[in-house]
Order: sequence, then structure tokens, then C-alpha cells
Amino acid sequence: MAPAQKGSRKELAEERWEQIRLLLGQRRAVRLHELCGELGISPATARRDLEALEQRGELRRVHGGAVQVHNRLEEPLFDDKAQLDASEKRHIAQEALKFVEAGETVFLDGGSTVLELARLLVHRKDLTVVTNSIRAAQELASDGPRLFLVGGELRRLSQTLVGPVTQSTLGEMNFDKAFMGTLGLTLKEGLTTTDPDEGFTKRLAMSRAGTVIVLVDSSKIGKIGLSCAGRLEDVDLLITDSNLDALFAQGLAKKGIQVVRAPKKTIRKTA
Amino acid sequence: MAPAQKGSRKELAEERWEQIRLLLGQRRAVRLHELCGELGISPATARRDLEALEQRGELRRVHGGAVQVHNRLEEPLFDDKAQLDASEKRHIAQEALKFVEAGETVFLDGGSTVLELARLLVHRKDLTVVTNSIRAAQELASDGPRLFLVGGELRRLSQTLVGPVTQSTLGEMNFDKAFMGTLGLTLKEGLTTTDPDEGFTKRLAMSRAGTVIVLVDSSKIGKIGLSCAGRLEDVDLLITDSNLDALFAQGLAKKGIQVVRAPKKTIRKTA
DNA sequence: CTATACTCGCTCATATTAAATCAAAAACGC
DNA sequence: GCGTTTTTGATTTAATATGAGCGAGTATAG
Repeated sequence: MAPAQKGSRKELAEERWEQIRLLLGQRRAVRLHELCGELGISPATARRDLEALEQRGELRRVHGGAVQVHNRLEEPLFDDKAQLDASEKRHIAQEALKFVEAGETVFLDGGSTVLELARLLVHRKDLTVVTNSIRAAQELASDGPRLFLVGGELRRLSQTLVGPVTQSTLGEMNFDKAFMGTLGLTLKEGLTTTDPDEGFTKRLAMSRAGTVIVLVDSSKIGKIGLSCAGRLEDVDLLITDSNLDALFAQGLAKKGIQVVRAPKKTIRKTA
Repeated sequence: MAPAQKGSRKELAEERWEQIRLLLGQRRAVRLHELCGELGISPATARRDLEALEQRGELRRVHGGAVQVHNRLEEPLFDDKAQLDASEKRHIAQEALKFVEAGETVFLDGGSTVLELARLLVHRKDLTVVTNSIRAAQELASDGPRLFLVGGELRRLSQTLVGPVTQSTLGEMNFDKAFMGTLGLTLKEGLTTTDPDEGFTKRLAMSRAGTVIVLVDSSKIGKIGLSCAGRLEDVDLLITDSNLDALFAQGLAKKGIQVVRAPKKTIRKTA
């Protein structure tokens, strides 16, 4: 769907707000002047819109515009500092989507890249989704696939349910495919994360899946976390971006892991 | 049935409503003027139609037209039709808060009143909270008590995790207190709800609690839902508002259930 | 630290929309 | 047929949204 052109005639306030939400989802901040230009409205109206959305807690106003309020939940979502552009993750997720077949039961792990995949499943009512990610569940909370949450303890940093308690739910489930994220990935150590409970649950989820698909952007490759979150031998497919190191790709091939590279991201300047 | 042409002869109101529903399904918002043009009706009639549909919860009116009610996962999709003033529920929750003691492990059920209680626990890091309510979990997602979620299938209408799968998590847990909501409450049938799976999980949660505390506003009393969600014999304490019927209170007393009435709501101006 | 440019919140004028009232037309019952 | 009720459309009046202008406040450069 084409975004509204500038200068289009009157829109409902709600429609403008939806566009603002959309813009905030892409970049994580919008300038007031950008809104005026792209929505064809006056600064006064733009201010009033931001004010309304701020009061609903959907964003935070700052001098010159507004920023995502999700930062409260999204910022600590990453143990890794190297925040890649969201569009990169989205491209990885779009590749992953091609492996989701009609009627399947899939597991969605935590992490921002898998979260992007969850967003792409909002209208796939033919699926059954199991997840331990609160954030993924939120995306699918109002509509979409049949949705199961794993029981467990909330790990606030990643907003996932982890630990021994997850065994009672995961232990009695089977998935066609499991889409996993990770904080670190090396040829020797495999998938790693920072929390032992999280590692435990990840390994458990992978063990219940027919096909294990790992979604990982290249910034994670070479990093090692405290806790093992799965061996490379258990991974069937790895989806990453186009910056994949050739040597590493070779190593993966040697272990029989199929690799998919998402097409290069479009070049964008930071604001 | 001939599709209504613009300016064709009179249509029944229901037919117009169906067309409005259709339009809202295609775009996610309709302008009042669009309706006048496409249905060939006057602004007054269009307004009346939107008003009727809004009252049925099928859309939300905004300045200039109407938008899908399903816009976001914002407002309660709760099957809690009789939406009392939130402040009433808050007062019930404040009474309930007095029964939460330091270091305890408590279960929080779904429903808007219990959700208010969850909001009051945001800074109680001394507690352990178990819940099957996504909404409650969201409130405590970024900070607060040690938090466990029950595993289960998402029931979208109530935003709770229910069904057989919840047994694997709940069956191995024990709570000091369980704070339960309900959609219906009578002396004979006890607690009732609209969904059998939800009822199953409610009964299960109550069975694992040392003390069962039911939070219910007076609008629910006398209503009966399809499925049993717990017997009155299993309830230790009931917290409700000041509109409690005297006869009902007497019946509760006879069953040995302690009753707390939240003080009448204070008159407040909108903030 | 000061100067400059930008942004903010405010008020007001204006245009659009909503609500209320009333009259006409249609549907209904007898 | 006639009177009643319901629905619709027109008109008036009130409420709301929008955009421009103004002084005060805030960042950034020098």
C-alpha cells in the first residue's frame, strides 16, 4: 500500500496518527518538520498530533520532534550494543517468512530479528505459533495465528520466558519449525547467550522442533556469550544478512548448515 | 439482491450498516462525507448509523467519520461488556492491595479489575507474581516483582492464557493468595465465565492457592456465564464496591465468605 | 558567554464537523 | 381510509480541528 502522498486532501486525525506510528516504526525518531512535509500539515497540527500520541503513551516528545517510547522496553531488549538498523533485521525476517508454510506449527524465540518475523505473521490465521517472547505475543495478541505462550519466568532484559518452568510446557509440545535468535554465534561454541536460564529454554525449544532455523544478523557472528544456547549440529538453516564473512560461511557449509543471505539493505543516511 | 446504487431507492438501515461494515473492512477509516456520497444518504442519517454501530462496539466514531475499533491492541477487547468506571475498579484493587503481604507469592487472574491490582504492584519487588493474563504481564514487564507467566493458549477476547496446557505450569506451583476476577457471580452457580477453557484454568489456579480472593464489581453479581469458573465454597474473601446488594451479602455471609466493600468512589475531575 | 536560529506553547480567526431541533415522508396498525 | 409511529432530511446552533502569528524558551555556533 502506497503511503499517502504529500499534499493529499483532508485526512482523518486517526489516519495521520497511524502514519506517524508507521514513521516511528521505521526510523526511531521523527522531526516535526518531516511530519509537516510528508503529511502535508501545519506545524501546529503536527504538534497537536504528537501531543495526543504522547498522552496515550505511544511516543515521547523531544525538542524538534518525537521518539519511540518503546525504548523503555525495546532498548534493554538487546544485550548487544551494536544495534543494527531495523530494516536489516526486517529483510532477514522476510527471508524467514518464505519458510513458513501453511498450517504449520512454529516456535518463535525472543530477540529483535525474530520479533520482526512475528510482525509478518499477524494475518496468518492458518498457523499455530508457540513462543516464549512476550514481545512476539504482543504483536500477535489482537489478531493472527492460534497462539500459545510458554510458561516460565520473565527475564526482563530480553522480555522472554525462561528457566526450568518452561520445561513443563515445552516438554509436551512439538513444532514443525523453530525460529531462533541468538546473541552470539561461533563455529566452535555454536549459539550462545548471556543467561543460563535463557540458554536452557532455547536448547529445549530447539529439541522439540523438526527444523531449526536461526535468524542472526552479522553483528552477532564471532561473539560468545556466557551460556550455551544450542549446538550448531542442531541447526538446519541459518538466515543472515549479506555481510556474512566468507570464511564463516565456509565453516557452516562444512557442518551441513544451509545458509540464506537476505539481500543488501537499501542505503540510507542517518538523520 | 441488487447491490445498492448510489441514489437508488430506499434501503433498510441494516443494509446500509452492512455496507458501512464493508467499507471499514477495506479501508480502516471512513469519512462521513464518503458515506453520504457512496450510500446516497444525508449527513444526519450517516451520523445516526455511525452512532448505532458505535453503540454496538463495531466501530469508533472520531471527528469527521469513524475508524475500525480493532485499530490497535489498545482498548480492552475484554468481554467485559458492563464497563464500569475505571476508578471504581481501582478502588476495589486498592482494597485488595491491603491483603498483599511482603514476600508473598500471588496469582493474578485476568479481567480489568485484577489488572488494576497489577498496576499497583509495579514497585513491589519483594513479591513473586504468577499470572495467566497478558495484560497484567505487560504492566509488570519492565519492572516490579519476580514474574512468572503460565503457559497456555491465548484467548484473545480476555487476553488470558487458558486451556489444558496451563495445567502443566499451574500444576506444579503453589500460591499464598490468588486474586481472581469473574464475569458472573451468583450464590448458586458461584463464579462463571463465558469460555470453558478459561473456566478450567481459573478453577485450577484457585486450587493451588492458600487463600482465594475474588475481585468483582457489583455489575457482575447475578450474572451467569456458560462455564463454571469456581465454587463459592472455594472462595475465602470477596472484594467488591459499595453497591453490593444486602440480600446477596447475607447469602455470602452464610457461606462463610468474608466480604470487603471498597468505599464509594470520590468525585474526580478529569486530569 | 553571547548571538542567532530554531522550536515551543499560546491565542485567535476561520472552516469544518457534531449535536439538537423540527418538519416532511414513509411505514405501520387498525 | 386515517392516525400513529418511525425514519429521514433540512436547519440552526454549539463544538472541534486547523493554520497563522506572536512572544518566550531552548539548542547550536562562534
